[in-house]
Amino acid sequence: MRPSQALRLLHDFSYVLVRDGESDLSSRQLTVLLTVYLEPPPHTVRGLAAKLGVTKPVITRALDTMGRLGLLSRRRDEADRRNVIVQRTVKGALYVERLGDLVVEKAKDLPR
Amino acid sequence: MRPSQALRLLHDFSYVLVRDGESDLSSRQLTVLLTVYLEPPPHTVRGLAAKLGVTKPVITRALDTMGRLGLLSRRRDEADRRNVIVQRTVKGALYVERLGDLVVEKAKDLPR
DNA sequence: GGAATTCGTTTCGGGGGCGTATTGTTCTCC
DNA sequence: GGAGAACAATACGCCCCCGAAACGAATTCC
Repeated sequence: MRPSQALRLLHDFSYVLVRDGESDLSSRQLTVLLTVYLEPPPHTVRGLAAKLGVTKPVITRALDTMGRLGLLSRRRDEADRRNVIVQRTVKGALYVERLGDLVVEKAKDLPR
Repeated sequence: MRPSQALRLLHDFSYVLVRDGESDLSSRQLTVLLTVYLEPPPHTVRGLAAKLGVTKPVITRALDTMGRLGLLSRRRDEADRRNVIVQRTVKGALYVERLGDLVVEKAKDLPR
């Protein structure tokens, strides 16, 4: 892929999200979401914070927001009740799937 | 490109931006930036608002913020002084170029 | 030349994110 | 079992974004 194609892809992708009003996630939130759905579990607040290089409140707040949106859920780790395990949801899986399909679709339309 | 590869690309891309602390742009701001750098000029506040399906204050604020960051600049249209022409900057061009290169780099590393 | 339109900006009240510091709970270690 | 550590959540003050509405400047239309 050439840089010009990459930029076109990036533009077309973000354009559709903005145009359809689905751009409510910040890049940090999006990264948390994708990490949870792509990387092997379990995912904890501390683990996500360390992986993304951000503070823990950032993760807590991202989980609050995306939990409210139904894209992710939380569960206490019964083995160590200090931990919170971040879990996927059906709605979140559909959302992530749609993102992937959108990238594929826009990549297909790129000029050679 | 398969959906799984697209998601991996999306994750790796956003991850680097978050990790490097360069994720200060909202998706709307990013879309404005890419539109200005990829679509043929001239770009006006009204034109960008219509193209993105957002209100004009959104564009004004995006130009304020990205102008402060030096990624974009404004100029009065002397032919019709009601209009504001959005212009590219050297810093903005470098920033956009880096985004493209990052996508290319991450795409290269994708599993087949 | 005066009214109406167009354009970008500003104002307003409200919502959310940020980092730092603190809190409450749970666990570890001796 | 008590002190300290580890974990997630919360409190605080700050800043930015949001949409709707109002505003000032410039242009167009008759």
